[in-house]
Amino acid sequence: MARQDSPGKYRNQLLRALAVEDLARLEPHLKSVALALRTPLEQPNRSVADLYFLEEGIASVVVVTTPASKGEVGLVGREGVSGLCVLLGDNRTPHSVYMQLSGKGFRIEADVMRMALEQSTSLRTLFLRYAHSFVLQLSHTAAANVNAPVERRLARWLLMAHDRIGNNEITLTHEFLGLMIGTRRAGVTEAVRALAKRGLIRATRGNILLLDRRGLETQAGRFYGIAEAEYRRLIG
Amino acid sequence: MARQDSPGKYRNQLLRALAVEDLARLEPHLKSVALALRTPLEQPNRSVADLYFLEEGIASVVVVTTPASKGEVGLVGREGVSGLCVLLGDNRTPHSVYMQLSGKGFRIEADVMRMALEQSTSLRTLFLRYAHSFVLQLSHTAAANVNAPVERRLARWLLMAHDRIGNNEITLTHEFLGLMIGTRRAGVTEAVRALAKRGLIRATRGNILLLDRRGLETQAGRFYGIAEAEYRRLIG
DNA sequence: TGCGCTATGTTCGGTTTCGTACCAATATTC
DNA sequence: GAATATTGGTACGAAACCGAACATAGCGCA
Repeated sequence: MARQDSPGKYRNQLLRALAVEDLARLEPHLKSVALALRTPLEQPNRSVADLYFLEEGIASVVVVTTPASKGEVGLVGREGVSGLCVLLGDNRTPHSVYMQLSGKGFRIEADVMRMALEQSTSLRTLFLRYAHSFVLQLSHTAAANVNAPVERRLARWLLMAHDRIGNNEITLTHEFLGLMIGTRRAGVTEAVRALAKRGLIRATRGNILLLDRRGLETQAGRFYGIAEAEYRRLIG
Repeated sequence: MARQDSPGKYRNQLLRALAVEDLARLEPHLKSVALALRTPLEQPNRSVADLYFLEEGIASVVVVTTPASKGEVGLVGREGVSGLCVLLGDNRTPHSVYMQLSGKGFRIEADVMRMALEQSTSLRTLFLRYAHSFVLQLSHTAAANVNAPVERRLARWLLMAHDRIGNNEITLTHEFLGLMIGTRRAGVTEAVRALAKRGLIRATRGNILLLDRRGLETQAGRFYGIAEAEYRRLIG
């Protein structure tokens, strides 16, 4: 799963996949930033000023229906970039996007990105492919949300998180996992313990350690894998 | 809701929104086609040969996990076009897309569309905006699927269908509605009857008549409306 | 060390939804 | 118009999940 074949200086898969001249276009504008837990990358209905190429950590794309109720619908990690709306030529979105696992990455101004997308066909191609892979992520989340029971959704989420951080350790409370997979905190606790009992993960306070990826994939079933294979075909 | 302000010859909102010179680019290649129930517009993992601008009817975007299990994740009607993957520079998708309500529309070759997207910035802008609105549709479906009970999801689906066909009458069996909103047939029957009892719809065999849009919007809550408002901002 | 905070484990009754089955009503076919 | 197929209505126990509450455990800090 690890893609260490082309060393490069970036861990972000999009930056690594860029053609040399496209990278040269963006590189002068990339600003290294630390991204603490809960840092907002996009706020609902506000103009998106910057995009973030994550190197570590995970950002959640969250649908805010009422100020009280929210639900995660997408993940962004080192496989991608925030600011999907900018890639699609818009400057805002009703979603909220914020760091769910702290990490770091590179910030780039939305305007710079817009200009690059206009000027380079190859760069545009890559980022639109990423947009496509994100669409697949969303659609499989939609399918899983209505067809997969909590335990299966949890397995899927853990696998997706693992792909995006490349680390077996996921530091999150059950409370937040509940937001991610759309269930209440106690439901997460039960599902976590069920997976742990089968030896797929080990759970300690605020922390989940992945022990058996294959087992988790079996658990997640076909809700995990299709979108991921497409990502590899398109970008990886 | 009706956008009859600019008469034009098309009912498809994207064709209507196109700049004159962009429409001129596509128009010679549009072939009028009747689209019968169940006509496939895209098949899983097969190259997409044509895109369809719908004038009437609705197509479902369906995630196929196993040959047995499938679930709808998106709708396309006269507000949009099929072949999202082509708009995003790819030529295939793991999804299945087919007509759920028969209708008609215009077919255009994917290659023609690709060329037009490359050549015209304004045309590309419009279609990427549509892609963005589709992303919002998907994300709100994902949120609704895990947070909204059956009755609410049904109300949402009916509203979305209504927007896309501009006709109060929706011709679908409960069996298929079940596929749409991710529940079993009997569950649909119960939800349909509940909405009918409150005077929001009238149901006859194979047919649902919308009586009270406002009431349905209340029923659907915030799961309906956000994506739709964005569509209007972007395109409508 | 011990206090207090946060996170986890567990339970309970109640609701939703499921799977399934069976019957009734409405088309369709002959 | 009778026979057949399709669709809709309803019921049932079982399972999943909910909201809420409360007890326990890990952790930071005074």
